[in-house]
Amino acid sequence: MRVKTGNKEKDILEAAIRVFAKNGYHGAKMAKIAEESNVSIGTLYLYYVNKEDLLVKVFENLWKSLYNELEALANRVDFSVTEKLDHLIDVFFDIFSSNSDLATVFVNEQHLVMRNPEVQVMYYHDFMSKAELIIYDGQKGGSINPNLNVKALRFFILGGIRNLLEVWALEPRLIPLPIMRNNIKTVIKNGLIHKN
Amino acid sequence: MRVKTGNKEKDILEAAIRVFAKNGYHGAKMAKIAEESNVSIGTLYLYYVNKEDLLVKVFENLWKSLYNELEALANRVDFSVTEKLDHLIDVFFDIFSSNSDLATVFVNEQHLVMRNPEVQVMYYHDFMSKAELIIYDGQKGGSINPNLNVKALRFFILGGIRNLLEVWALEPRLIPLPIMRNNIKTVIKNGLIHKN
DNA sequence: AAATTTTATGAATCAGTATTCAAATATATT
DNA sequence: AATATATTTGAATACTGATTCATAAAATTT
Repeated sequence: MRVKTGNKEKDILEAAIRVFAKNGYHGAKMAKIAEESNVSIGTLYLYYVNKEDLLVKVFENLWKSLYNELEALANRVDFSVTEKLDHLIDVFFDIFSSNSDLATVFVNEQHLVMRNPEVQVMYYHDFMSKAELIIYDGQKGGSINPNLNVKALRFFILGGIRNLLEVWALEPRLIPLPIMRNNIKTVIKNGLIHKN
Repeated sequence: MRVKTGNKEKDILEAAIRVFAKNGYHGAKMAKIAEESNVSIGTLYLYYVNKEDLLVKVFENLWKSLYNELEALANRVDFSVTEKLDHLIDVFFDIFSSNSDLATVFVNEQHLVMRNPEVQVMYYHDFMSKAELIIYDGQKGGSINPNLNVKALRFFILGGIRNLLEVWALEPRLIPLPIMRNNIKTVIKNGLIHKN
């Protein structure tokens, strides 16, 4: 019996994220992913069934992490709804700030995964439901405007975050991450219009 | 001398939008675009240099329209900054509400165009500068919180709109367009947090 | 140290599709 | 109605790159 050395599965996935980020999913070549992960092309197919599987696994890992963080957050009884939303923004920024390539892939390729009805990204819908629940609680508790549509809000906020992350991944210097984070929080908390 | 009949250039571009929306840029086949526009494959190449050119032209037209609308809006002296932002949201929704395929392409494929340094989409940057100028004026005039970063705001808001349009293009029934429009306006005007 | 089993390799295969271009067709001109 | 010119066609081409699989290498067992 021979035993696997290193962690090729992980190496390959991390290389895939880098290559997907740099070239886009369709521009990414399996040969390049193999090279980046110091593995032969054939080995890619020992750990992942094909190129699409690599992309799906990237998103599964991501949404699983995001969901776990959100779940821990949602259960905190010592946080108000406002604080939960505040920390939810941190969850996103924390995950992506340590991996800008992941942010790029997230922003640009998510629709490829979502468009395909054959693949169900686990944890994605769980994440969304739980995020909506927080907003809904806020409306019941009176801290969030009850006239706003929960789903619309959720998409709007996540879309805004997504776009900012894209900008940051493309040009990290243009708007520093902490600035983005604070701006989003301010907009969500106080709204765009300044009232004295 | 023979004269061109119909408007193949337009027919082709409209077919391309439909096919790009349905299959994504990379999933879209030139043969399908030819079929949809009632033209032979060869004819596509008489009007557009290649597949990428089709995509670029879609975005050039789009940003040109958006820019023209915004310019007219920005020049209105009878509108306050707040009203201008309000109408800016209408500009987006008006253009896309009559063409959901265009919304889908806009949301999903913009990064392909932006990633390529060889193509400069005309009017895109003009649009963005002008949009930032409105926000900036609002800050100078005191109606917008001066602590907010103009670029960050611009990306956040457009990202939110983009995401909502994506949802609408995928599932038009989930959140009706007027609801989306009003929600965005409320969030921008009053902020997420409800104050009595 | 030979045999066995698992893991890894990468050249060759194969399928898909954007693009080309020689030929055909339609309109206009003489 | 013959000629000239512009427009259109779509089968054939050319290329790219994902995937396969016969072979090799490494670890483990006997």
